[in-house]
Amino acid sequence: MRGSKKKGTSGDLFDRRTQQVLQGIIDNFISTSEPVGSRTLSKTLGLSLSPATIRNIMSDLSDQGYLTQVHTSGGRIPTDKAYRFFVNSLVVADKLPEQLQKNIEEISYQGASAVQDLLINTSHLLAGLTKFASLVTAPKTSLSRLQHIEFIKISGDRILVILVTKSGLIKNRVVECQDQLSQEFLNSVSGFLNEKFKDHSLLEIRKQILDSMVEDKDRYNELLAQAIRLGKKAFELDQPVELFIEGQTNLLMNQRLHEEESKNSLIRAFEQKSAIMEILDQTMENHGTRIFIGLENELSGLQECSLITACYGNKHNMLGTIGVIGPISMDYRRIIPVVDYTAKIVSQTIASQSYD
Amino acid sequence: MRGSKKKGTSGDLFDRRTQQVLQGIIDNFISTSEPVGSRTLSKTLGLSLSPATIRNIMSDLSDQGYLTQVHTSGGRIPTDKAYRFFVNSLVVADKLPEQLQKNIEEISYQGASAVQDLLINTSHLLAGLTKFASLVTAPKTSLSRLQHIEFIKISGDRILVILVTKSGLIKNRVVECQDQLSQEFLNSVSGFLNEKFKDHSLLEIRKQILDSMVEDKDRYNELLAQAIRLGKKAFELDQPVELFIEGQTNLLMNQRLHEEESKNSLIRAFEQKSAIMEILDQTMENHGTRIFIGLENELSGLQECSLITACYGNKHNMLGTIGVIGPISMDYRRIIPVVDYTAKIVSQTIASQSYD
DNA sequence: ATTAGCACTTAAGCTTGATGAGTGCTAATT
DNA sequence: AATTAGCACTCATCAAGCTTAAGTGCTAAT
Repeated sequence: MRGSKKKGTSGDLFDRRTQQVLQGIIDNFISTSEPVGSRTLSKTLGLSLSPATIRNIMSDLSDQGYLTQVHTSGGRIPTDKAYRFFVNSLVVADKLPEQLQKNIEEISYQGASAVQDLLINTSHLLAGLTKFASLVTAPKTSLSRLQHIEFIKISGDRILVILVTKSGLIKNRVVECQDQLSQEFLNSVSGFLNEKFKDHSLLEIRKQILDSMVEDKDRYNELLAQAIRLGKKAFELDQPVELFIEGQTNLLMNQRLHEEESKNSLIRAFEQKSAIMEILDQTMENHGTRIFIGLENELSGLQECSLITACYGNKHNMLGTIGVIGPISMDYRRIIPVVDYTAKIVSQTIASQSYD
Repeated sequence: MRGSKKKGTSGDLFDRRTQQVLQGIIDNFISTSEPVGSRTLSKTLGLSLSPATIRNIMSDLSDQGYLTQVHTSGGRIPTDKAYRFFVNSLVVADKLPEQLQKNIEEISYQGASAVQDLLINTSHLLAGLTKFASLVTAPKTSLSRLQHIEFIKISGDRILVILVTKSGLIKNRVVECQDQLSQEFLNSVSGFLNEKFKDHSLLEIRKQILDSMVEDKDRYNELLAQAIRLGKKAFELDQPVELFIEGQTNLLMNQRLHEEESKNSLIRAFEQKSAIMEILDQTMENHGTRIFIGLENELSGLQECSLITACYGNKHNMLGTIGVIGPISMDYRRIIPVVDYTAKIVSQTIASQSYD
């Protein structure tokens, strides 16, 4: 066991001691964000090894790409690869302190009558607890299923469309309409659409409506014709990217991000909301928490940061993603369970509010 | 005329030349944000005065509190008082370049079907054009008048309340309700409330409803009783502060704000949304553009900044405020007309969409 | 009233040298 | 064979001292 040391080849198996040293360096750097040297380590680490021995180990770790030196002397710092190893070895994340659990659970009470409010609360919470930037996506509208649609005439030619999805999203849109339609007629239309499409996904509904427009068998039925015309407008997918970002300033003010240039590219990254959405959408493929460290991030502005995400939803299908963006040298042991548990609470809250 | 110079006393009348020097210093500092000295000024200013003369003038200006020195040597910078003087003397703001006008006008087209969207567009626009932080308040709900109210039953005990105001605001809220009410009954209730309260201000409506609850003459009329019960929930004023802030990061990254401490207090200021709301509310008393320079700001975190605001609304009454927060040494001549014109376009757009 | 001249001030930039934390290597020790 | 002590070397950081450049205030000359 003790003799199973392996080095030289790029294999990732070190002996126990090497691992402890790496661990120590990471822990040290996470809490001080100063390069850590052999002397310090020999003291803080409980291993009673001399600095010289530790130096040898560190040298090996450097060769294998787990450590780098900022300058020739002056300690070493962990590379992305080291964090990745560290995170992978966190088989089970730390338990969340009770106080934190309570804080998180509060999001479901703060008068979050609609899902949107809940998500806004969530993004505030995450930013506040982590002191980093938080990301929260709204459930994908097009995949949600219809709970209710309603048309309200609010002036001669303007109709307010209200769309409620099973997942509890409420969407408003005002559409203009030349034909003078009475409220009674609108009621029939919404009655018809509710009847026909309840429980269908919005994407599906949209498709069916477009199909009906091509056929013309219905053209003599005025109700049907209007229903299709209004429905087309109502279900148009103009998805205004629903992504809540909070606490960007936290991140910018964070001590660990000091280079002006990386701050600027971070800001630029935040402006590309649709790119961020895309990344978050991808995380919905596998459930569970996902962690992107430094260069693992596709979006170049985030490569000086780490991204931790978790999905919310129910067993059947994931609805959206929440996440946190922080410095690479963040305290993963603390942050991961926060994101995790928050996603869990969001899921529960939505489940209790949705109409499935 | 030339002899009407006045100094020593705290009067704010300088001769023309003094004023030109002050102007020059401000212009210079706005564009370079470096302290400006007598030598530079004697060159850039078109007045063919020797540095020595200018020094004398500057000395006077310092005595009167328009200039300060960061350190004994090394040029002078304008004080808040100087900017105030400068801004006051801008009788007519610069004309806005056509391109900018066009940019601003676009906010009304970007699919802003509801007022909220328009306001979000506006805050993005202001932050983008100025590269500072923008503030936009939504029309005060309680003063808006009712255009339409509607109740939609979305599950056994949940009712979606939709409130449309004359100014075009659309509000959703989900309320819980023990009694099993049918959709038909809800329709009667909303019909009743629409009938009775259309065009009344929400504040007024709320008051009347509370009054009715005290009297009990209506207790035998079920429709009335439920209408009052539901109405109470619907018109409850839980005003979730509706303030859109955009571009905080612009401001934090701005070269002119470098002191870590002032950045932190700025962030703290942004977190006090209700305090900001209060300030913006006050600006609605007089119409027109208002400018708060440095220490003129009541909120301490903003005292290293200037705030420029303008109201939007119609002749009858102002609805809300838009504004920009930037460094004290911003280019007022450029920013003021932007804020001004944006407010005008917002007013127009709302007028064209509202139901008055 | 304006300007030139001069002594004085100070931030910023530069060099210098000392300090200390760290490294790699080799030889001694266990 | 693994560990450790010892040693020469590297380099960031800091303080001290020095120079420079831009600026000031004051006085005397224009």
